Formats: sequence, C-alpha cells, structure tokens
Amino acid sequence: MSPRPVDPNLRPQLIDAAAKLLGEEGPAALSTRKLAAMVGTSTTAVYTYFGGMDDLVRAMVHEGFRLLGDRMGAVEESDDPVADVLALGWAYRDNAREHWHLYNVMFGGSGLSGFSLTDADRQHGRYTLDILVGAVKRCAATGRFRPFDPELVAHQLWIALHGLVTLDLGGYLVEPNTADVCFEAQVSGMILGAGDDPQRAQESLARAAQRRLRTQ
Amino acid sequence: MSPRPVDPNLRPQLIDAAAKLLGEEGPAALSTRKLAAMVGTSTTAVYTYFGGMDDLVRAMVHEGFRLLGDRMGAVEESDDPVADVLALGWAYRDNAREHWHLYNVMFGGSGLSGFSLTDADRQHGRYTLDILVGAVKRCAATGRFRPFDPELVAHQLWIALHGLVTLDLGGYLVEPNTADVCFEAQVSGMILGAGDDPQRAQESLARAAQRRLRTQ
DNA sequence: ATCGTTACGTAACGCTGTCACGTAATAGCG
DNA sequence: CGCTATTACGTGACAGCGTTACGTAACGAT
Repeated sequence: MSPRPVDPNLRPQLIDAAAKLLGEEGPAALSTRKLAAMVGTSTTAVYTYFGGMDDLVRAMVHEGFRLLGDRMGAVEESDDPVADVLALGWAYRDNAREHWHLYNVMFGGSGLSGFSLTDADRQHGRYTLDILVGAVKRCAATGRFRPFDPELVAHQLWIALHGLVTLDLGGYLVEPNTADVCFEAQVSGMILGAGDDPQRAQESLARAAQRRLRTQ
Repeated sequence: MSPRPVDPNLRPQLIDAAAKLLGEEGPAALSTRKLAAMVGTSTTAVYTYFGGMDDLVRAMVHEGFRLLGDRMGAVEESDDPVADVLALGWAYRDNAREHWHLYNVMFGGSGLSGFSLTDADRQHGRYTLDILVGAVKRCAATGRFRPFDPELVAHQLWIALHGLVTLDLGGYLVEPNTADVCFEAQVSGMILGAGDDPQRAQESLARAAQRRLRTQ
C-alpha cells in the first residue's frame, strides 16, 4: 500500500533554499529550476511537496510569521509592562530588518508578482498583534495606561511599527530623521498618548534599551 | 536627417494600459505582449518608448507619485492648519485606496518581482512629505503645535499614514478596529501629542471631515 | 515474489522579456 | 521633385519561466 516514502528533509530544504534565494538574488530569482538545482532534485519536487510555486512561497511566508512570532514570544514579561511593550517594538523591528525580504512578502501587498495571501495566511500575521495586545493590557492593568481599549492601542502601535519598518526598508528614512529617531519618537509618543507618566516612560525606555543590548 | 517621428500618443497610452492591466488583472498580467495588443503595436514599442519593461513600470510609478502629489496639492490652505493636516491625511489615504495597485508598487519594497526603485524615484515620493511638513510648520507657527521639529512630526504622520494604508490594503484591519477607526485614533493621537488643545483638535477634525465630504 | 502505490526525472507546452534583423516611413537637402 | 540618411517598428528567434503528461524506479503490504 505504501510507496516510496517522501524524503522528510526535502521539504524544509526547499523552503530554506527559497528563503536564501529570495534574500541573496531577489524575488525575480525564485524559480523552480534554481530551487531544484540547489537541493539536487528536479522541478517536480516543488509539485509533490507543495502544490506549486505559490504554495512554496506560502510555506516560506508561514516560516516568516513563525520567526516573527518566536522573536516576539521570546520577550519576557517583566514587572515593567511599558518596557515590555517597547521591547516588543524592538523585537518586531529587529526581525523585520533581519528578514526584510521575507517581511516584504509577508506584509507587502503584492510582494512577488502574482502571489497574494489568503485570509488564513493573515491569521498567522495577526498572532503578532495578540502578543502586543497582552502587553498593552498589562500596562492598563497596572495603571500605566488609561484603561481605554487596549486592542485599539495595540493596533496603533502595530500600524506605527509597520509603517516605520516598511518606509525604512524602502529607503525613505534618511538623516536626520532616521528609522531610529522616528522609532523612538513614534513609540514614546504613543505611550504618552496612552496615558503613561513622562518620567516613568523615560525610565521604561532606558530599561528596554538595556534589555535589547543584553539579548543580542 | 529626421526619420519617422515617434507617435506622441503611444507613450502615455502604454503607461495607461499598464496601469489598467495592473489594476484589473494584477501584477502577473503585466507583459509586453498584452500591452502591445492593447494599444495596437508590437512588443518592441516598449523598447523604443522605454528602455524595457522595468522602465515602463518606473514611468507608471512616477505617474502614481504625480497623482498622489496632485491630490495632496489640491488640499487648500485654510486658516485652520490642523484641519489642513487632517485633510492631507485623508487625501493620502483616499489616493492610496483609489490607486492601491500603484501604491503597492510605489512603496511596497519589492512590488513586482525583480523591480526596485532607485534613489531618484524615491525623491518623487519624498515630495509628499514636503507638503506635510509645510502644513505642520503652519500649525507650529500659529501656536497649535509645540515648535518642536516639524520635520519629525511630519515624518511621524507619514509613518502612521503609510502603516495604516498598507495594513489596510493587506487586509489586516477588520472589525471592530477598521481602517477608519484606526485612522482617527492615530491622527488625533499625533495631533494631541504635538501639543494641540483637545477641544480645538476636535473642532478641526469635524472641519476636515466636512471639507472631505464637500470635495468628493 | 508480486502488486499497488507513489516519488521523481525527462521532456514538452505555452508563456514571458529581450533583441537582431529587415522593412517601411519620413524629413532634410540638392 | 527625388534621393538619402535616419529612425520606428513588425517579425521571428532565444533563453528562461511555471506547469504538467508520461514513464520509470522504488518501496510497503500481502
């Protein structure tokens, strides 16, 4: 009943090769033939392990979401929830910078030509938001933020982070308003807008900066 | 000395056809053959009027920047500069929604596969920012905003607008935190953060909303 | 040992961007 | 008016793309 078994290494190998190709030679270089050559099979492997090129890209995007989720999940919950929010912001930004080619496909409307995400794919992206919502809720619970719609506050943070990251990746943020400058202005502005005390916000910013140095 | 003259209509026709094709059939449908068929020439026209497919896309992107600039330039300077800023925000968002396929290519990192913007292209994009900077400066000049770095404030507004627009286009903003809800929260938050009086900010918001209804 | 099932290499199809080549059309000049 | 230089552009080719039909080889179950 059972035929030749699938090589369990081939699937991740193809995904890795695709990510590597995307990162090193750009989206135009992503082709079944190049991938097959890299992992030492033929182009049909893409069709047995995935439905086609689109599904391989989709799997790669899922991997990208997993990387982002891991990065943000690794941010520990401290007794300073505002510093946690800031640390999450940096985690988001650092991940996007590190895997910028993936980030573009994950969130860049068209991404590769002809490829588009489904609603199911987007659910993976929204997991990012859940982590942020939790941190914002803890800010509200400890009285640092006004108890006003944590979901909306998290959305605003996400929008600001995403806008910053994409304009940065697009090369639009140059001296003197670099991504770092804008990041700090944007995030601290939102925190003060959410109701935090300026003095304590400043302390949390410093704490988050120290945590970032420690973990990288 | 002079050969057969170039048909002056063919160039804009090709750009329009490309925009139409991009909007109606997606980025994958953009091909020299389809374009040639649409305007009634052969594929070589793309090479005589542009350097190739890339340059045609580039011309289309420039057209997109022009549309955005026109839309924002059409926002009149009133004696309520904060309302002007809000109106500019809506103009940005409305344009992006109307020409979303173009917007994705203009600001979406990879956009079409293999195509990438040059620094010269980005300068067109930054013109958008100049208009915003002017409005923010007028807010500061009239005492509505604190006189603190209008360029940075404009950057923050741009980042928020761009983040909102791209997440919206990507389908990430759903009930109850729709793009409209987030837009208002984001923009009013920034205005208050810039130092405006809450009461006057509310009035400006209402005024900008009325102006928007009037002009569309 | 045989058979059913499945992976996968080969080769093809239609599509793409790009370019060499030949032809047709035009403006300037005598 | 006629000639010629110059250029647009249609035709056809090329390499490379995603995808698939087909044949073969490898395996588990019986």
